[in-house]
Amino acid sequence: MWSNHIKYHGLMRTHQLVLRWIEDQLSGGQLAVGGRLPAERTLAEQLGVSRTSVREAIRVLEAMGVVRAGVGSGPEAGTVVISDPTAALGSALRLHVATQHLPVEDVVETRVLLESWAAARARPDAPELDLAGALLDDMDGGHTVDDFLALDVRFHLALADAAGNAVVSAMMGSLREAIQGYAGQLTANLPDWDATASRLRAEHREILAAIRKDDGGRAAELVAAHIRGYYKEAGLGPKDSDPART
Amino acid sequence: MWSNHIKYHGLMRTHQLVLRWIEDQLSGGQLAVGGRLPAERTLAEQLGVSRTSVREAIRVLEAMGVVRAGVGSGPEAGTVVISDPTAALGSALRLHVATQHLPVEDVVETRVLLESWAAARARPDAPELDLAGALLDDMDGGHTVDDFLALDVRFHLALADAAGNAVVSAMMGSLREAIQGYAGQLTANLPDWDATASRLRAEHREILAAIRKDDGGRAAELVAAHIRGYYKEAGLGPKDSDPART
DNA sequence: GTACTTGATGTGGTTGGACCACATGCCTTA
DNA sequence: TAAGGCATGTGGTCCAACCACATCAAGTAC
Repeated sequence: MWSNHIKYHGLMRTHQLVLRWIEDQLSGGQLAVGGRLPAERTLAEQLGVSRTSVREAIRVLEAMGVVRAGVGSGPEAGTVVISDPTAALGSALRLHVATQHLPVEDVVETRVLLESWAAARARPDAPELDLAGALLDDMDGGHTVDDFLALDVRFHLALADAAGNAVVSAMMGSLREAIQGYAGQLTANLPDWDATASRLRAEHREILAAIRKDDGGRAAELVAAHIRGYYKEAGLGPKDSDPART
Repeated sequence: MWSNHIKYHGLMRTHQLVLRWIEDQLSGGQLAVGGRLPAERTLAEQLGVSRTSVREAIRVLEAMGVVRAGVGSGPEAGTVVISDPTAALGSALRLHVATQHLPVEDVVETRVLLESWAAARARPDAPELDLAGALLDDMDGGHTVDDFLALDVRFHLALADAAGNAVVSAMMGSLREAIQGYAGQLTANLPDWDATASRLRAEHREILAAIRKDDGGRAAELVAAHIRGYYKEAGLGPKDSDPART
């Protein structure tokens, strides 16, 4: 039996060594979603590193949405492998938006791109559309602004999921998450929230109807107008508008 | 003067408190790209937490491409704010591909979507196209497979940058990074690398020429065919092909 | 005066050990 | 049999020390 102890890792920082070990376990299939990592102390001893380094690696994986750490005992405890790419991408985008190196306009425009594609590609019989329809019905009821926006997020995510591309879905969700704080502030700029909400509901139904009729081209156009219209009404201007090119 | 010490953060883990503090500094403008964080020991004392927690927060930010930690003394040392969203998105995507929760096919298809859009939107006089052209000339010389692929990556990134959307550029780069190990293996499947490389070069020149002639529609088509063709030749099949819908 | 050596200083990198809060499950006890 | 409490194992946090590294300033040799 060979030892897991690895010394002489000159170029790599210790926590990166742990990171690589875990990633290899994932790629090799020894570790899969739902599985549990060895306890921090155990893993530290196995790899011949300190628990601190193991913890730093786990922190990174947690931020990446790859594991979830839970204290205590039992099935809910320990560090278990999950898969939440949206969380990772969302946090990263939000931070870089904070540093002002990712313009909010570009985030919105990318969202238009991805959602338009998803709407065009979604199949009329996709089961996710049933969820979208149910969410739409729910949005008719009297809701607070926050509740309405929460349902709105879920509706758009359901549409994205209907396209059947996990990467696009994840990116969509992360874009939405990255600017959700920003979007929340925008609602304060709206002159008449009730009127806006009513319009949004109508547009939602149009979009869903277009997809159901397998008119992907129209659905894509409606989605693009829907998203751009909202941010424009709330006061977000494109940075170097060139509508003819979009 | 109020104290930075924050006790009683019951619901939040300590490193998340540090994370929030730094993110607030970024959003508020007290910290910007190029700026340096306080030393770990200093920051720990200021926030009233242990150095361990500060380090865990910095690890996360490092993984997110927001800071770079350097030992020693002088301008290169310390923890300095950078902005490399591509690194963060790339690592996250790679890990989730490793867990098999993001199909490689979806990554490729998303790449087609983003690059087609970028090619269609790029302006004929964008300065990034000059770089792309220079890279193309360089690719004519005799290169090893790895060198050729490295230049290929830079060419595609230059095209993406020409569209002027930082989010799309970052996502593009991250998608490429997430599957670059995979793509490297694919080259081994190619029957005749020299022939393939020659074809790729010709396609590159066609794409660039289309953009230069402001024929965005044709550029987008060429890019899509270029990417799909490469992966198809290397043996990657679409998971549920429905070409009429793409 | 110039060039080299050497030490002080400050940075992140790593370690071991200690203690806490928490959740579970077994085991004792009434 | 049912209720309580302790043993166990998990991650969460902190501390004190040491190392490797890079710079800069003081001192020294020429």
